[in-house]
Amino acid sequence: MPTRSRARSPGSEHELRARAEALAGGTLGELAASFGLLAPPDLRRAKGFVGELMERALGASAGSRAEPDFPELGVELKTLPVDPSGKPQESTFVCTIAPREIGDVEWEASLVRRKLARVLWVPVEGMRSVPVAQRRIGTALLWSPSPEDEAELRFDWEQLAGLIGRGQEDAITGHLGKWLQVRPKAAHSRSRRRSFDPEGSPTLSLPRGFYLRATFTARILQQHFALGPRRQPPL
DNA sequence: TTGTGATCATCT
DNA sequence: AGATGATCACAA
Repeated sequence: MPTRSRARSPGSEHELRARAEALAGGTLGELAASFGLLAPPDLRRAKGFVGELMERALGASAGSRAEPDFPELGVELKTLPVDPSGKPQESTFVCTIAPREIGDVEWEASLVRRKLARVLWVPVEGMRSVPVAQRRIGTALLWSPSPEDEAELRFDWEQLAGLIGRGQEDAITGHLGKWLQVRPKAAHSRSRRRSFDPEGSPTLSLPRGFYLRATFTARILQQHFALGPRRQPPL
């Protein structure tokens, strides 16, 4: 089995959903083996393993393009590491920030809004105590933000994009934003990219990206999988 | 080098 | 414990 094999891209949301459903209940080890891959013992040196494996399995386009994972469908794929109760353990990266452009864009045209317009969330067991190969894949959810979700995300985005657009990026910390936050997104803390200072002069700053807080994705899963007072974990 | 996929590991 | 800031691997 060639290690570069990959599922063909799905022709419809229905097909994408069916494929995701077929993966639910299986383990990452089984899925990796079906592509001739070996799951790493842990993710310390393979942080993108789960996401990239899922891309192969569902037929997402490869590579690092600034497009949705399924361009024809306009769907973004996100794996979600969850604890035994089905709660996301990590924030979700949305997109990198172009400090010199963000001030010229309205929410409606923002990359954050476009990326989150349609998302296939795939919960996967994320406990470090479980070897990667034994972690189970959960029930996926094809999601779009509700009007309320979008209004809240827009509020956060406008505050953060406003600061960046006014050259105050370095005043931003991960504390800002109820659901959406800005955090470093770089190879290391010495990374720098072109930006503007508060006077509008060119300067260099740490590359940052937008992230969804785990509380936001937790709410999404809860809203869609909660059938009663006892939640049914999507695993 | 930048953007994709994210999780790690330290600090509060 | 939970979240923030830091970091890892790979492709183009």
